[in-house]
Amino acid sequence: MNQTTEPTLVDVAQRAGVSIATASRVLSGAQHVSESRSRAVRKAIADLGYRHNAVASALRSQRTETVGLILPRYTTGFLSALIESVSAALDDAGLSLVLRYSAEGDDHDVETVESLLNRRVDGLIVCPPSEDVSRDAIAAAARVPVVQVGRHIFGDGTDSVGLDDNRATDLLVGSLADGGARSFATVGLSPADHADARRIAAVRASCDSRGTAFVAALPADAVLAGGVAAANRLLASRDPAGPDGGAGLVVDGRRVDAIVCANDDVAHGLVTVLRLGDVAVPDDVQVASLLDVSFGEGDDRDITTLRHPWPAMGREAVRLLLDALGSTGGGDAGGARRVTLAPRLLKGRSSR
Amino acid sequence: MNQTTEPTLVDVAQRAGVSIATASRVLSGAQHVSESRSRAVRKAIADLGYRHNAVASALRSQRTETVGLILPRYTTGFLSALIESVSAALDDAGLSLVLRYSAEGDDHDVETVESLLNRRVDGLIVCPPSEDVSRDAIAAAARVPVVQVGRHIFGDGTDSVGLDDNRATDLLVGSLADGGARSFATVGLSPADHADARRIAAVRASCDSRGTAFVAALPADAVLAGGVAAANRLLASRDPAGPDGGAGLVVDGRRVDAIVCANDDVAHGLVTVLRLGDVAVPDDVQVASLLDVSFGEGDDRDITTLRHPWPAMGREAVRLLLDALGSTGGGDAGGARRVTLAPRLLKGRSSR
DNA sequence: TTGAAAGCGCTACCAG
DNA sequence: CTGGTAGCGCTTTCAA
Repeated sequence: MNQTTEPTLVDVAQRAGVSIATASRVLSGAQHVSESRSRAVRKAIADLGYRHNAVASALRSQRTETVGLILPRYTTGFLSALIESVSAALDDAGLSLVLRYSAEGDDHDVETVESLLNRRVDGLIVCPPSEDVSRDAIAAAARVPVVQVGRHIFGDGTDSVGLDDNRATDLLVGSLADGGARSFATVGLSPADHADARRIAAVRASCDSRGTAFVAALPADAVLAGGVAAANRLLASRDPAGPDGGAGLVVDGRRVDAIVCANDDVAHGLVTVLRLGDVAVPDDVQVASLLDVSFGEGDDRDITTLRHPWPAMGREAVRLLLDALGSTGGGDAGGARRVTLAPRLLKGRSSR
Repeated sequence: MNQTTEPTLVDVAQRAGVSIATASRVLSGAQHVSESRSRAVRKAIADLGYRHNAVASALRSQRTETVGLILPRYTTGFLSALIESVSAALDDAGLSLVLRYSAEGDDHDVETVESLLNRRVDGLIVCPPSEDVSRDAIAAAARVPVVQVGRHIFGDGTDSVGLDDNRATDLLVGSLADGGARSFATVGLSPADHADARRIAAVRASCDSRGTAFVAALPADAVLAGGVAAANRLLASRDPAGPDGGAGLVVDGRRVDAIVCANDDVAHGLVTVLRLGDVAVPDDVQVASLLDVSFGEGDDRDITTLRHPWPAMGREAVRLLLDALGSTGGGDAGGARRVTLAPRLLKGRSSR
């Protein structure tokens, strides 16, 4: 086994019969180097099995070609999608991704940033974990361009790419309304939860603006079993003396012909049980979901849903960062840019 | 805005009135440094807002304190779990994680490794994407310790941590048998698929070794709707003249009292519909799943399932790597170690 | 177009 | 316990 040290540019230059400066020029794109020497250098590189040393290069050029990505500690699918898209976009730009999860508590978060800065990352992409953590601390500590990405964006000192949940919700409600829905309910959103309350409000607002009724926010666990349970309750409260002979759903004595679920799991459980209970979906009642959980699946969908654009968000975040890196090379000159993307409506067989 | 360059060790040393060598010693753990000078240095560091330069340090010490992680391009939950656990374990060891996804094709895969080696990572953790890709190429190209982690492990030149699927399957079948099951079927596993065929074989082998019957591998899409469809077919083929008055399930004229599903989604759909069809689960038929998809959920489970230990696998992979880094500092001395972990059986209300 | 040389910031060796 | 100093491997002026 060859235990000698790795070949360096000196070795390459020597072997090619050129100066180390010339060898370096060839590596960095062969500008202003004669074809003959360039060829000689490339041959030497191949012969020696030379490998460029990114560490030495970084020390000298003060650029590590590296970006730090800070994520919250969720083990959910969408994070995978975000990581992968960020990674791909960075790859295209020839940058490496250093990953770090933010620990609990603000202090640790600052520490996380510090350690990335010690590594001399050229930039930072931060996915805000919660509304409690102060992003300002991060922005203050960072001496490099920072881009925030995610559902909640804080402060306005940094570039960011966010999600327009409300617009998407409106899209969903509009689609159901276009399909003939006049009265809505939600299933699986809890008014007690801060984020859920906002979603309920968004649905209600959409209903109001369209002149359709919002009947109720029905509680349920945000999983398949929750949808099943909710469906059973709905089936039990059907009114045989109702206008359509009991085919329709009734809540609090009011007809409901459209149901917005917290996510696909809930919707799946709901739809499955409703159909078994002889409620036709989407004919008697339309069902849709606010949150797609099936990443990368085909377009032949059962449940109408909103697909959150995490891949696009990752790409956008990298684009903003590259932009910042290119223009100033290290500061936050100019105003912060904010990119907002909206989930995409995927129509399935659960709505018209 | 302070546009001067970042303070260096020279600045720190100067300000503390010590040599740069002493300042460096303080940074690296204050060994053999008098308390007074140590304090002075730490004060200078704080005053100046000095940040250790990991790049320069790495160049000089020939250790980047960095590990490369290569992943396949799946956007599934388990990868999140793996990444997070690897990240946490590396964090504890003070190492940074450089993430990279393997591109399509073997050549690109080698390129991926090369770029990580250019970055001078101290070690490599590789999650094999498919059985087609030659891990040997990676092992050959790598001049640093490599650990493989995942479902499929290739070659035996490197340390690895794998998954004992068969043992786990046997555990699951055994649990159902202990609950009184005498005849099994699978739902959602396709004999045409290579990996699925192996799983079916494992179930069958377990049945054989226990003297219980394996009746059939029922096809179904490996999603909720597949389970629903399978359940409807099963309900339709019930035999009212059967031994238990039609309460039991029958396939090809043979009673089935235990069903092993491809995953939780299928099982959920199956159980939900069976119960609505007045088949008692687990009393008339027990149901279990080979693959848990709900990471990090509570223990009050509906479906009995196998939880794959991705977090533990990540930890183990890092442990092996640290070990290799510690002992030789760069080679594959000694035989390759292989750690095998088994999924954990999570009992739910769908089995006895 | 080319080469010589000066460092990037740090660690580690050696002498005191 | 401390300080001087020689590089780690590369990029980048500056002259030629």
